[in-house]
Amino acid sequence: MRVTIADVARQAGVSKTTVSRVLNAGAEVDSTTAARVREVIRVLGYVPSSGAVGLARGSSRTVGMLTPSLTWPWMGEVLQGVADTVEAAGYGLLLFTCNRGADSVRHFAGQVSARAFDGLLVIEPEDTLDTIAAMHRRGLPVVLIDDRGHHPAFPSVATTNRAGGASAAAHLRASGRTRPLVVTGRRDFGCVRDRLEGFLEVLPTDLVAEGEFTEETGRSGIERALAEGRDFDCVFAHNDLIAAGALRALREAGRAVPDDVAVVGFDDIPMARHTEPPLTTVRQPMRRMGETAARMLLAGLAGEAAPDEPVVLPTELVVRRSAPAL
Amino acid sequence: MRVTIADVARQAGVSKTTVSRVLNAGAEVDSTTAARVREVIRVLGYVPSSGAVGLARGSSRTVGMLTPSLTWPWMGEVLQGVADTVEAAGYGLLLFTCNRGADSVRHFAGQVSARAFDGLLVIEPEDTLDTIAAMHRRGLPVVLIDDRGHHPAFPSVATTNRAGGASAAAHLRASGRTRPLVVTGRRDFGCVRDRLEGFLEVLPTDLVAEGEFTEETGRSGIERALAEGRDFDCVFAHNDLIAAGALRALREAGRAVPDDVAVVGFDDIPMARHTEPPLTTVRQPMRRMGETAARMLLAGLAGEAAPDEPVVLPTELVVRRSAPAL
DNA sequence: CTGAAAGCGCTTACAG
DNA sequence: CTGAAAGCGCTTACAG
Repeated sequence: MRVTIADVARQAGVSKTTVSRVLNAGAEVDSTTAARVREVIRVLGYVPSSGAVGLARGSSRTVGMLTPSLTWPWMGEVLQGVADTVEAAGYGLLLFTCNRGADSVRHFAGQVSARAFDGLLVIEPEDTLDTIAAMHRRGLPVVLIDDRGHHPAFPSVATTNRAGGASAAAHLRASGRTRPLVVTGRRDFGCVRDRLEGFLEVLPTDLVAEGEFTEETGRSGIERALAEGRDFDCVFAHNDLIAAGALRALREAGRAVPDDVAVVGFDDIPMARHTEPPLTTVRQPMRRMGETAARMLLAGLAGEAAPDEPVVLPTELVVRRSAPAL
Repeated sequence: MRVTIADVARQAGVSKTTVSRVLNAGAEVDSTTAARVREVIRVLGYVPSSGAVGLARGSSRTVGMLTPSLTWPWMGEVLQGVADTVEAAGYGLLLFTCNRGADSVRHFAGQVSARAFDGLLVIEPEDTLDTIAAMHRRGLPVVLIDDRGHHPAFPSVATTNRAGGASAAAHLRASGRTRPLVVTGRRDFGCVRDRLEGFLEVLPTDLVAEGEFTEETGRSGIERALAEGRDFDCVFAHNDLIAAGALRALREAGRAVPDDVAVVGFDDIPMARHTEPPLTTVRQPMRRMGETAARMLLAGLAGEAAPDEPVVLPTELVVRRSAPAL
């Protein structure tokens, strides 16, 4: 049988009210009484039912997290940052995916209406933005982890895409490269525009191929440039998957990396250190972005005002053999 | 203001009992009444509070999931399988990590005692096994996703490690290799023993190097074998990280893969297709393992008896260039 | 087929 | 400093 606050009260010879008070500190309780209650709690192994506490208090001490997919290469890092932070604050973490499409969104919306969590963390909500916005308007605290669009209506955390692009360019230029080919993700993503602008400002070029954030884009971007006889001595790939595809296409075309062509990626996913050669890349601080977003949300739940501006965390250039220094 | 069952009842001119009945089907309600109630529910946008339902029913319609880490290469696939299955059943998924050590475990134990979820999915609970076992004994439904140890006390799902090892050996033998070097993970893991036995049965060797499931182990395993002048024409690495380290060490030693040495890994993590050359590997059906474990847990919560034997899902050999056919 | 009432396990004014 | 009572929003015998 579950032990309840009533058991503790009876055993300690006090009212449930008093037990509740020693449980929730703050209120004044005679120290002897408190000690006795605490002892009974310990002996009985009593832990308040989270459901009952939630109902009585009108909050669940749980935050929700919505992601498009759990299998993206950098998702684990973000999740870990979120999980550690949320957990350290004594909150639970309820995980949702859009993986099953409309069905998933419906399930998610149901849980929101059911008040299953107090606040929500969202990653790159490309196709759920309207849903999220509606929930936010109705009072659900939300923090976005999002590079793709800029959404001034939400508190959000992002990374220095522009400076990251610039750092890639500066590194390539410093190592003597002058004729870059840039292979980007979809141009309607904010991060793509930012990375591109930052890069071009330092190392201008008109060799820019737009695609998706996939290996296939990297491969075909290189193949097409070679077929068209374009002259380039380095590649700035807008993420590491594109870079991996580029490395492969270059190898198959007989171009040596980095001797003929240097390659720089973006993200620093786990794979980046295992390509051949290992990839120089602009590292996004994924775990810290998760931690930061979680902290912002928790602060909001505690009543603090959210920052109006997105919180922007710095990227960091990680130099490996695909684009060595010098 | 939140809309409650009382609002619906008032608006529809019935009792809360009746509303509850149309909500929870099963019970008999006059179809006209039911239709009216449903309409009011729709108009008001009423959704039952999960906290209140949970309290009244004594269950939370939520399952917990405990993982040592969220950043392991195959974790995303497992999580996705679990999330999809749990969500399709209308359950919530509460995520816990051991990443913060004793603190994490304490937080987790608290949530268990608080009855925050109805059942628990656990991945590779190397250092929390005692904690989990105690919870299980006290009545918490648990399903393990676990290859490392064999825990007859728990329902669990695993993969065919022995047959997977054998398939690697058969493939190497069929392509003409006769002198394997095996680089394993820790020998106290059940999966390591199984993979090794399956392999040795088909392709015996005494060149077996034990290590950890890391790239470093792969690298040093190869280096040591070469330094000792061992003669081998293929490598069976017990996971893909070891294989990646082996590929690198072989390349640095001037041994061509696959011409001089063929390499087979285990797992088929996303990285496996990006190594140079791409890795032939024994694929673990991670997503299906997640789905299966979740389904078993949900079936248990619905009152079905758990299978006594571990549910074992088949591995599949994925042939790429590091160990081509023929 | 329907409803009044008790109960799930807490918290929180209110009163003392 | 402490307790009786109402309330959080549901479900579920019980009675009709």
